[in-house]
Amino acid sequence: MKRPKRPTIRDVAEKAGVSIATVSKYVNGQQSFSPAVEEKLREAIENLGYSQNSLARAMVTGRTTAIGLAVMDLANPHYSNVVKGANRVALANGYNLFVVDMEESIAAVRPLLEALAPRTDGLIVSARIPKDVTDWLAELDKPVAFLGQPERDDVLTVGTDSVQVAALLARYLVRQGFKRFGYMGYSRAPSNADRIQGLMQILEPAGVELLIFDVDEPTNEAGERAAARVLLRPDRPDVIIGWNDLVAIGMMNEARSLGFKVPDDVAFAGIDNIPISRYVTPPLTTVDVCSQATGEVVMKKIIAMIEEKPQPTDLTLEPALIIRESTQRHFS
Amino acid sequence: MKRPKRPTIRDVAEKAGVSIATVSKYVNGQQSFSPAVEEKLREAIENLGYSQNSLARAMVTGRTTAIGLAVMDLANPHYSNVVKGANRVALANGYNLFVVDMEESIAAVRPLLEALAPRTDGLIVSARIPKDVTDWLAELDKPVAFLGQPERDDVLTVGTDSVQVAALLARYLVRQGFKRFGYMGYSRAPSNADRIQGLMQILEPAGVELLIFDVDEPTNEAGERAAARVLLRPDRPDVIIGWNDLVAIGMMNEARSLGFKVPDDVAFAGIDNIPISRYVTPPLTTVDVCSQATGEVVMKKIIAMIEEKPQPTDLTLEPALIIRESTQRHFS
DNA sequence: CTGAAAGCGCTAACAC
DNA sequence: GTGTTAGCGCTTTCAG
Repeated sequence: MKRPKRPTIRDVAEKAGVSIATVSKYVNGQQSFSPAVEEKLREAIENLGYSQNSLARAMVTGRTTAIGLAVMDLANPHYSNVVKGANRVALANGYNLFVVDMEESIAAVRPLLEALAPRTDGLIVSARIPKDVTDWLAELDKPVAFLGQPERDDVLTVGTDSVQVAALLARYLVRQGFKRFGYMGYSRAPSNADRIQGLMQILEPAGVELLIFDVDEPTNEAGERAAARVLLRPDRPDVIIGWNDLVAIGMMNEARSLGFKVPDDVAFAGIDNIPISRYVTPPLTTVDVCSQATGEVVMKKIIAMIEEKPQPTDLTLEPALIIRESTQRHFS
Repeated sequence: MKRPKRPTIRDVAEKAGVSIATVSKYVNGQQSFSPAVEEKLREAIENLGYSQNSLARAMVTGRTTAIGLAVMDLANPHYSNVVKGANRVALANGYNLFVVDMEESIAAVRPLLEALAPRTDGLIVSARIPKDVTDWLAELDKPVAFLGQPERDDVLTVGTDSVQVAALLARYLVRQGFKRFGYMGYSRAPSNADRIQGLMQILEPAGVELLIFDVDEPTNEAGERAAARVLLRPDRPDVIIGWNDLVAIGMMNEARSLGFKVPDDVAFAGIDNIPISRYVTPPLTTVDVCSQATGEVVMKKIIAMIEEKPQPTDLTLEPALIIRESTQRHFS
């Protein structure tokens, strides 16, 4: 495979018999031209198949019209939906969105972001990253927004309130009559503590006890592997909340394999409301954390920062309880 | 938020009392230095918080150490898994992977790729794009690889063979004793025709008829919406194959809502083997198309092209039948 | 309306 | 080992 050099602005200028400055202005549509020049430029560009080198352009203007989004794990539908929302808004505003996957690996995050940052006008980052990286981001001469627990510190963070999300779910489940709660958390995520706090807020006053467990990764498989630890205890909970829908689905599946009836022997609930949760059996009760809207909102905000416009207001994200059969127990 | 200019190589040079060339060589670790200089450089860089501007670097070297991957729809787990595989190999070889989502929208693809191309050393593109874009890609001075039906034309394309995939599934289903086949395809994808060909290859000789339907997007919801059209026919198929697992799961769900027993009244099979297919009820029979391996292989190949090394050989992708309960019918 | 010239931040010869 | 210099492809004053 040959590698013919791409034509540059200079090639176009020469072919059209004008100066490179004129070509530049023409390509950027910055002013009008004499019909003769315009025609020659059009033709030369067409012929050469010229297109701007956005790298060179970015270097001199300092603007890339691209935004970077680093997520923990693209295979997690919650994040794919955040990406979807963000992408749509970016495109609608003339920006490109470049996504990088951090592979749930905190260690490798820094080089990834260092590579991404100069290629973008702004960065959106999953909040769960180490302090030295956030410090580095703060020193960056670019707008940065985080995904996660909102309003923390003085940085822009977009997401639903974890305490509220957990409390919402707990309140409903207590009202349903569940008495022994299990929570399969993910302690590597900072908001795990907030979730527990939200649960306790409701469970403690209600006099309901909470058993806390942990998965080592927030996936179906991890939920499946961890389920037996909870289910085979003598004091088995009558409802188990998963760190997210994936974990809950994994646990629910394993419970059924072990011969438990869901929700009658044990009920399950998740968090996130990923699309597939409607399709599992029984359909999973969960809390909608507005994944796609999160992406939209964070993108709108970061674009406002980049363009130095006033921050859009009234973009709140209200988690919503999604009640499905996995917790519709018939207490006798 | 202030935007302090980032320190440049010149700032470092001045602060350390050396030339910019020395700084450049130092940051790129290209040679050794006198201890004095080394120490001063280290300190200056530390102090200023200097880091390379990869844009500027890329401009002069022509290398970005980044690879772009454009997929049709990141919310489709098949693609997220391709991304996963590709990302892992990229990282292992010192490349960054930037992903862009084309939103299943053929129209907007060109500008997306034009923005992505100059920022990368090579491009991986979902094959389902219009001719003028493939032509443009061919003229690009960068390696390009496609995702999809392998070995077509003279371009590098990685994927499982659609004809083979469909035939594999059909052969098994015929052997199971199914007599009336339905196929819910996605005609906007070029490989839909190959799939049909693969099915016919088996069904025709077996004297089994095939009813063909179509979804307008390859999603759960579309499968759900389309299911009734197939299920409520007088000549209802006894097994329905979905364009992919998402469509099959959607259809299966709707079938159960309509009161059909799966697989006894009607069986379902998908294609892709996305992770969630194990977790639906009944678990979905499908064909594993090696999503993650596809990402790995295509990345290995494109890296070989970029580095002008010999193409790795023996990287074939063998689709595998995954038999689960959704087709385990007990014929009486 | 068009062009000349000065860089953006960096690397790559080539000298010393 | 270290420094000088000439650009990479482009935009942007500033003249004309």
